[in-house]
Amino acid sequence: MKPVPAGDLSSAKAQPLGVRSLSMALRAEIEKMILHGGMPMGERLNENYFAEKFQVSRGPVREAFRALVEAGLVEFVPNRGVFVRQVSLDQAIAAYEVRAALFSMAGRLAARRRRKEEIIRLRGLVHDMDEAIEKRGGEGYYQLNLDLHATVMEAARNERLAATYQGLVKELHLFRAKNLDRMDHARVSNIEHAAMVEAIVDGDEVRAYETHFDHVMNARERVIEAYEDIA
Amino acid sequence: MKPVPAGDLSSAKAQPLGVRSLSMALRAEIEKMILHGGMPMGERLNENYFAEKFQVSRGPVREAFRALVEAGLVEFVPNRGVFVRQVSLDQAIAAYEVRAALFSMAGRLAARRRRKEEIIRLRGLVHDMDEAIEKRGGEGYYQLNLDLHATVMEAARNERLAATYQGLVKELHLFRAKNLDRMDHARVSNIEHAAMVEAIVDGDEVRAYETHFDHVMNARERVIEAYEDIA
DNA sequence: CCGTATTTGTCCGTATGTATG
DNA sequence: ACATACATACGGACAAATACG
Repeated sequence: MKPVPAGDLSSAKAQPLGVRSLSMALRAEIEKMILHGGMPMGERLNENYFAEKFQVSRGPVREAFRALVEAGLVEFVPNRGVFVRQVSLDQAIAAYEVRAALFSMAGRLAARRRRKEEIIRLRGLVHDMDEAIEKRGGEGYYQLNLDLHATVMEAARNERLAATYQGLVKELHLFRAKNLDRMDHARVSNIEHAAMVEAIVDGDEVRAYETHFDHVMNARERVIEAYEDIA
Repeated sequence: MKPVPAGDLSSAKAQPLGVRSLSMALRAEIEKMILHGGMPMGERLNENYFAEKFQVSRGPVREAFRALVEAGLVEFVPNRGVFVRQVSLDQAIAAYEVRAALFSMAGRLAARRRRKEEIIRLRGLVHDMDEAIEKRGGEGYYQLNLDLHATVMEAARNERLAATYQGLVKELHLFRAKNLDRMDHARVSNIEHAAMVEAIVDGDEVRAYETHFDHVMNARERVIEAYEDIA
């Protein structure tokens, strides 16, 4: 057996608000390891390994695995164990379409429910992204992009929608094309952002829907193209 | 302790296709009990009860519970147990909006990817629903309605979308307003169906989106109205 | 093809926490 | 407020299945 580096659950346990059971803490920790690239795709997750790593028994580990199965981050094979899920191109395309459905709805609802502070913030983010592209060679663009999407979701004021969207984004992290989603299209992408934000600002639901829909579906197209370049 | 009626896992175990572990069989069985109304809302799910009922130990039961937590069918409170989830009106409204996002996308994709057999089937279903309303007092309408929605989902040819939609529909079964969704609106509802189907038939993506979106959002409105009538 | 090591599947005992009288 | 009953939480042991030499 390979030596097991010690894990740390203290951060999860120290949560003052919302008591978390051991298996929930484990679920969060293992999820982080998977998403932050600790585990290669297709890798089997060994129960004993995690039990030793976090100094717990296998019971809570197995419970954490079940939750991750349901979340779609790992696959389960009876009597074999759980494996980090491999996401094929076809599955990624399908996921992008679901994402388009959710995000375009978020844009539409945001146009209906937006508040002044959010309008200011959205416009500021688009402006900052422009500057990041033009003046800083893309430095900080990635985080600003995440912030923009998060702000649209907030403005939609639908927690269920946000949670579903968030779960899907996590799943898409298992798709290896992150690197391919590069800065090349940042300029055109931010033009789309501007159109999205102005539609929200105007409270134009239909235009908000269309611009947000196109934004995600264009990303979907880029993923496909990137893969065809490889093949 | 109350006497425990014997449960039956044989049907789950007998599945020839797709070997299911004990906890997965339990998950399916408990899910059926919850959705088919066996458990009152808010009821605590006792580990020992299910362990005895299905003649297994508590380990697999706990694992099944974890999966149901992630699926949103039960709530989990540390050191207290899991409870059949209560869905408030606000949560149901939010869920309907997510449903509108998913279903309108299904309509849009169906317009893009439809096949001849599906067109025939969709038109047939609308016709049958008309007959069910006019000639049989609504007899069979409910099932035909489910079939129509399922057929649209099939025509969209996106399994991820269908799975997400299906999970959401299960969750909405926990909302007690099923009875309120009565036959009163069947006529207007089926007019909407006809518009949806014709948009798909024409391959008109935008109109398919709009008609499907409106269909679900109108259902959302009816739910709200039904509740305001009570209050 | 067989035997062995490893891993998963299940069960049960005990400790801890929660509700109740 | 305290004691008691009960349920969950976790650990550990054994059985079964799988992988490997």
